[in-house]
Amino acid sequence: MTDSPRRRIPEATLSRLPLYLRILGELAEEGTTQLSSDQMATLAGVNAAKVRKDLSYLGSYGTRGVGYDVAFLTYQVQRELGLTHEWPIVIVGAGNLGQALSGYGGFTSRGYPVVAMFDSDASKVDTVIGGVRVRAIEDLPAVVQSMNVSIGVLATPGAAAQDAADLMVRAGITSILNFAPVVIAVPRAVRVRKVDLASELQILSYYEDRRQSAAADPARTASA
Amino acid sequence: MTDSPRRRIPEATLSRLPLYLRILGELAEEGTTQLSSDQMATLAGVNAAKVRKDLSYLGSYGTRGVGYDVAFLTYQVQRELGLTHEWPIVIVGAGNLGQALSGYGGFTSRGYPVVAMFDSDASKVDTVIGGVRVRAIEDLPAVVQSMNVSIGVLATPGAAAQDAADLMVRAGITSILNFAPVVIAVPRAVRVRKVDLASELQILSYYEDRRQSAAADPARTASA
DNA sequence: CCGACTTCGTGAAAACTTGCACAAGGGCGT
DNA sequence: ACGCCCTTGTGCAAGTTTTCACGAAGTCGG
Repeated sequence: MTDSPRRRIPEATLSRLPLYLRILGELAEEGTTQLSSDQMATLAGVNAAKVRKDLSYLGSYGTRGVGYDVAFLTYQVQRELGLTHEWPIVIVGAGNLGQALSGYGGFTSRGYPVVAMFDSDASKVDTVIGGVRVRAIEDLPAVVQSMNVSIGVLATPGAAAQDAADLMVRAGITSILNFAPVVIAVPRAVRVRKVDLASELQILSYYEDRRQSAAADPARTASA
Repeated sequence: MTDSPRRRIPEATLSRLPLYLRILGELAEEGTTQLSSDQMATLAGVNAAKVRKDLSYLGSYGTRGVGYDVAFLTYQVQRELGLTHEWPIVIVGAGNLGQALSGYGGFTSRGYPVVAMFDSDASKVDTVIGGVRVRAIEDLPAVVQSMNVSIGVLATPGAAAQDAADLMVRAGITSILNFAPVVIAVPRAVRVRKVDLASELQILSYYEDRRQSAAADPARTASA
């Protein structure tokens, strides 16, 4: 037992760990060294019992009567997320979105340095965006292999996304963060997460629409 | 009963409707007029029963033995999501991310025209990004009211996000799409959705890490 | 017009997630 | 050294989501 126990972490909990991690980082910066599940719950906008249950999947790292040590808990969450080392990433697609992601800085600062960008448009090749030089898409396999990259960000237009994804997979990428507005097909072993900017708006407008029809016709909500 | 019945749609289903909608759009473009729950399931990467159950919340719009009519189903999903009219949006924060979102085009093309951008940095004011002029943050309330905007996109740095959110709420915004890497506090009646680019990577690296330790130490997976 | 075939819609079971409530455990003041 | 107070960790119940399985309903060929 020289290593972590590694029980499987439920998906729902996993999706909240990055949030906890960021809150811990903010607390550390302002010099806080201790926090209770209650405080964390307030900061994260969730229920305190949920915080405790989430954290309990990592192990018993709290102290009863006191709370959690910020630095220690930070380490544990990072370890669980595989953040004990950096994960180099590549961005495929140097259009609007790719440029913004590269210039954004949030990836590099959180342990995901952008080591290369690729585009099929020759006029973009060799331009520098966010400190990263854009390369020809043909160079992808060589870079992935030499830098040992396993995570790729897909930021091409929808029409180019499947080809780009195929290329990434063939190059050896095993996790893809997909910003293109299409569902891409990949081998079972490759993991994909999709970020769809417009769909978030659609969910918001659903609620807006209900709110507005409720306001226009209060009878419905009253009777239902 | 001149109107839709409007049962409440489960959150989980709601989050998939935009995906179905986009698939329907792609099918329509390539001339497909009919599809089965099974085909939709394949295209969306989910289970067919889930597709049917999701769609059943909208009403009984399929035909047994045949499937769903693409155009009709598209209309029904759009209606449910409140997409029968356009929703003008404003973007607060004209940095990297705000610029990319504005230039992205995916918002406008899906019925969410970007009617204005705002930034507190005077040097950015009056520049034009993605066809939209950046305005002083002080103009926000006037624009929100005159254009009847209820949805705002928050794309400021983390440190500025809470102030910006407060301003949006005071101006009359009732739904916020938050790209800033902080949790913002808003009145109960305001709805917030959060998109966190880095946390998606963290979830991917969790799985990458497990994959790599499993490869390094096959005994663990075999015994567990 | 009928029977074979396809696909929907949905009840019921299973799996997962959330929230409550409280016993267990640890720190701190006296 | 003791007891009070606080907060964790967790069993359990409630709620939600997913999946299965099958009856209902429609099409199509002969």
